Amino acid sequence: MDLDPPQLFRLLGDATRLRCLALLAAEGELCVCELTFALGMVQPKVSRHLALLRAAGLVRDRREGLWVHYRLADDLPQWVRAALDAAVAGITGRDPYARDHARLTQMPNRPGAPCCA
Amino acid sequence: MDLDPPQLFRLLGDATRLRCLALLAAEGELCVCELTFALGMVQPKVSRHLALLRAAGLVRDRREGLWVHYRLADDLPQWVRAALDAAVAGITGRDPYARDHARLTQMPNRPGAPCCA
DNA sequence: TTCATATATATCGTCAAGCGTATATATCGC
DNA sequence: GCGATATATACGCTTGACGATATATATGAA
Repeated sequence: MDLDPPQLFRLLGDATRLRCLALLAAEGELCVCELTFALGMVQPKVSRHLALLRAAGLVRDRREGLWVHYRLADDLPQWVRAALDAAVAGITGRDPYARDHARLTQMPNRPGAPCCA
Repeated sequence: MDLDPPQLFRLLGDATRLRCLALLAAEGELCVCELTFALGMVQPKVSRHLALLRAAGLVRDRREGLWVHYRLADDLPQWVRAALDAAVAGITGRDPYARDHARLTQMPNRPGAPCCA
């Protein structure tokens, strides 16, 4: 999937997708339920946006049992990576993006986290 | 006009606007008729997109007689400038963006250009 | 004032994108 | 197999963005 510039920026032009990307950029890898909890959205909505990001090659997924973990693709073209970094830079500190990170840390029973902490 | 990230990327998510921005980034300042010629589009279409870019603070305009010259804003936030640069980087060399520059150089009677060259 | 040129806006039709909801699929434990 | 959980997709609806065309505004020359 080699994405052309307008397509990439259309993908970045949605707050839900930006919030997902910002969380993934900060946390490395997250499953759908973590993103759903952090964003405070219904699961199908999150899944649909993740599917768009995956179709464009911006993120990759990895299934582990019931959970599907998403992460930013690590083989992005330079200019795509630069655009992503700019987006994250523009986002950090603002609401609702800042609140997402806070909510994530308060999530109970995170799949990747140690179950006996 | 302080623009939030999704709004900026929605603006960058249109090929016409990207082509305008790329030309402005390369040429510094262009009037509407030059952009219209380079893009091979009808003038109202170009004007409308320029109006959107201006409303968002991405470009500034300067009237000089009949002509209105547009240029990239020089007081953009860092992350906006970074996103713009990434967009231009992703664009350069590709079609139709490459052809735009070529067409511009072939335009007769350019307002800013010397009339007796 | 009248005309010509450059630019801006208004109107209308169309189409794609996003949302909410329902449902389908996948995996695991029993 | 059956049920439970996690995730994905399908369907119908609505809204906003873009395009094409027509028209309005602005400036300068005669």
